[in-house]
Amino acid sequence: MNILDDLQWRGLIQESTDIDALRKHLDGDDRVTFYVGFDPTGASLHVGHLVQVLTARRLQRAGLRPLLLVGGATGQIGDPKETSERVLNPPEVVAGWVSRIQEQVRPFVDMAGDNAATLVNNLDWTGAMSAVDFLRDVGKHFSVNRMLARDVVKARLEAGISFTEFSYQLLQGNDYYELFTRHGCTLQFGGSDQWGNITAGVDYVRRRGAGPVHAFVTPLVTKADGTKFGKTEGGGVWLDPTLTSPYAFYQFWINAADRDIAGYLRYFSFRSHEEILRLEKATEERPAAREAQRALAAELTTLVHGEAESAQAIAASSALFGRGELTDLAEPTLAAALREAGVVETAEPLSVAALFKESGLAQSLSEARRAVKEGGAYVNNVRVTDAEAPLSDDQFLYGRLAVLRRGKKTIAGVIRP
RNA sequence: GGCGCGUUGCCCGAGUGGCCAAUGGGAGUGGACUGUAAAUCCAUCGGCUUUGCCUACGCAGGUUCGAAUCCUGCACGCGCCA
Repeated sequence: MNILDDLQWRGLIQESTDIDALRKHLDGDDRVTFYVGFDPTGASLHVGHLVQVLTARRLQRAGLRPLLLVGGATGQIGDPKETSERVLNPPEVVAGWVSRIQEQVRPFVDMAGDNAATLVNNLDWTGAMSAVDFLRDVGKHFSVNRMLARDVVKARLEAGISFTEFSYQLLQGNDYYELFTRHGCTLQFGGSDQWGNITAGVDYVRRRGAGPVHAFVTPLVTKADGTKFGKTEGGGVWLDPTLTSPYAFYQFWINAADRDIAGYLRYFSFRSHEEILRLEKATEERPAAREAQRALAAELTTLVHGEAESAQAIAASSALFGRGELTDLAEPTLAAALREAGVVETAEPLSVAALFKESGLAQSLSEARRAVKEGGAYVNNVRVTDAEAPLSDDQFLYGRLAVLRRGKKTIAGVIRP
């Protein structure tokens, strides 16, 4: 089975340019170079980007040569979104995000060998381009009529769109041409929201007399219940461990719905087709065992955060969600689990509400009080009734540890020195 | 440039002088049921030193005992005319 068959089996190809032509191209003798781009719109990528990162990894493992582009130029412009104009980020901020994201994607690919990956930045060829060059060399090949027909642009004609964002597509299109001429890149992929930009690039490369080049897009990861993928209690799920702890990352996958897990396995797992089919069957037959969720959570936490962090996240999860009594856990085990989940360390006799706020379990004191009022706040698995009372000495296990819980599955700890 | 209309809480969207921290839906949060799942039902959903106070209905001023609601100016968007 070749890589294209694998990607199709996994449902990773939603749309593509002529698939037979691409297949022939991949079957040819020459090593194919591909690129995928990430715009630095924040300090870290999130789980939604993981599909792209991992697809790049798959392609490299299949022998293709990856160019990972982090958009130092496009990130300063902003891809138009349907709702409203973006606020421009200062260039030095974007530059900082570029290097962070470059470091973030690097471990997912092999930087050595015959098909070593290369990190590229479109600021390198876009930054120095003059306005005249841009308008003559690039702009001449784009039809405003066609750009206006795009759904995003149509949506924005009502709300308003700046020339800056309108022009975004030209930069991305030009990236493909530059990577073709500089690196011989003949394949681009991205998320399905990039289809318009990507095909514009393919067309542009042809108009410049280069190519032919190919492209495909991966589907948007969805959830069966219609809510947005990659959101969890109070925020996104980031790849950066300082923004989303390995424990929280692991918990995110553990909590995947049964109806979604089969699709996630295909998108995200590097297990064999047989193993994936076996896990799908396990979910069907014994959903309560969550075998597929556990397998995927462990695999991805290891891949993203490493073996050691993954092992700790798993240990913490089984300690905190085990059926036994908290006091059955040895002090070091409990302390480590709480540290994974997030702790507030204090000697102050803070109220339960304050502890919930400090630990991040609640955003404000009001929210913490509300949680108590609604019966959703627990200390050591015992429901709290008084939000203002500080913890008593006997609530500290081993004299120094207390387990805070909000709802069924959000846990934090209190440690006093 | 002129005239008209619009700008409401995370999103959509009611509200035309006091009964408005503001109807309804979605998202979020909690409870019940479960399997750290889904569906369903119920509750909740600005903040705080929480029987009260503060901040909020594009921005800035004004009228009024009292304004999201009226007036003026400004910004932005939409439409028509030039």
